[in-house]
Amino acid sequence: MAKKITKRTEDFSQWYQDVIREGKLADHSPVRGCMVIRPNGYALWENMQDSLDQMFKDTGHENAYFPLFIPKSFLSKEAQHVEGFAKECAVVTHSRLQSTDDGVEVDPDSKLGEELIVRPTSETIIWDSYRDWIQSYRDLPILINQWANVVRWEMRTRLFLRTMEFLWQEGHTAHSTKEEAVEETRQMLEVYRTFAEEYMAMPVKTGVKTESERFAGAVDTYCIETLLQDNKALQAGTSHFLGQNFAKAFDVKFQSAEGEHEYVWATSWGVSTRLIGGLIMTHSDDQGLVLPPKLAPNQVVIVPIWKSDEQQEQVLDYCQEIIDELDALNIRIKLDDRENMSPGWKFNEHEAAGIPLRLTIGPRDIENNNVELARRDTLDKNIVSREGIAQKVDELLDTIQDDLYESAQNRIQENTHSVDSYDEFKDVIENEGGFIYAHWDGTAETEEKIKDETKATIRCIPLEDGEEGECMVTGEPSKQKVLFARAY
RNA sequence: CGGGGAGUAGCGCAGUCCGGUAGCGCAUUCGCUUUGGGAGCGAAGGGUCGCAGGUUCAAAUCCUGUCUCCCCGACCA
Repeated sequence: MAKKITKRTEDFSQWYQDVIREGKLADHSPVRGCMVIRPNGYALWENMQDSLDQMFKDTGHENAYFPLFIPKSFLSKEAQHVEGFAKECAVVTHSRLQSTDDGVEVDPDSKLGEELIVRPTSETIIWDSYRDWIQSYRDLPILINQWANVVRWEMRTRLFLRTMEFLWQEGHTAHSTKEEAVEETRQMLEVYRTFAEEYMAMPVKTGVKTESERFAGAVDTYCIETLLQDNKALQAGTSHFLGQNFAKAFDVKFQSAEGEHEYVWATSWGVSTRLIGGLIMTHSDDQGLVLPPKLAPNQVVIVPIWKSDEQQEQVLDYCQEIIDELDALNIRIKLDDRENMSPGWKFNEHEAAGIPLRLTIGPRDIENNNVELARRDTLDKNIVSREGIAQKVDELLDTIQDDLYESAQNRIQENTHSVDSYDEFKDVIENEGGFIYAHWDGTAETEEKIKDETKATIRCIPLEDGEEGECMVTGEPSKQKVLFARAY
């Protein structure tokens, strides 16, 4: 039978789409740029949500929900912010349809008095509420997160990486001091780093964005950036220090202990279903999806093998005992006892779905009191004794999680370069790609020139101090090397 | 939004140039045989050819418009 997944070396972009299709993660929708997230993809997202949500709560945040629609006037209050989003907003202008001979049309009489914007992000509608909630320093901080969908009218889309509607979480906090808000911004950046590395097994670089890459309305935008298998960078999460910009725009003041009226300090931070795209392009291979055990909807699949009815009963009993033992350790397990498919077919299907570990159990194994373990990440198969199988599986899942991180880490390290001249920079970006550290003079002009000439952008300025030097383009002084890459 | 490619059964495709009864592989359903890396034989079901107009005795095929997808740009999480 023909291979259904294009090889990465042949056509990376086609491979990505094939992996999503074969892994049953998502379909295209009839609406341009939107996607249907299928049960496999949504279960993955739910696991990501659960882990993140717990981390948010552990750092003192609460969930709330604000409306999908934002009055148009709200978006014009913060100049930088509106400029950033104006070109990609969906606008609701009417409230009714009416029947016609061949369908329906918009009822012109239902034109809205004030048009509504489908949220591209919720800063404005949330800060409108915060104004009412905040009077005194005793009302602060406010630490709120919401899980929501947002819409940005993108020109060019890709499943998970950039869709017009996407799912995300957005945290919005209000503080009485600048220091506390900055600390919050950095804390959430660390939460994202921890989540990416420990749950997704996806190593990231952290840093602060340059002015041109900064979130509209932010004072500072911090980010986590990862490097994918095609050596392109992906911004995987952002955390913004918003200063007093939104407090001023929405007139949100509090009375301090000293009795002074001061503007509130703000942050916002978010990660989206884009993370799933990053996850796919970090670990998956030519057989399909590879998922880290901590997030995989199913961590283990059992494929039973039998010939006679008698064997079938025997094998399924043997499987059930093992399932009970794995259940006791809270391992997410699925038994694939479908009778109309051959074992080989199932192997391929579960590999394409990215299930981290497969147990194959047939008469031969029962005879010898064994189980066959097959790792999805390495495709290694091993026969192990049935005794203590749950412990072995549990440990092996941990090992797979660690190995995925390590192999991604090695790949990223091998593709992270440091250069001193622009010629060298151009050579690396053109022939190898990957992350490149280089000196930059700090001006938007130089950044733009580099982007025009090489398609590489500054992904972030590292937080830790680096060695001083000279800009690779202009020779002007540079405080430290910054991280460049071609990016999605 | 500009340039290029594509849309025919659930998936992958042929047929389109040159108009004339809509096909192939896989998948699906039923039966039997099978089952340790995408099983075999037999039978069956499934398509307003993306959508809307037009030309024609006749349109998957020609013309116009439109929607969606992919690639390359500009823009962006």
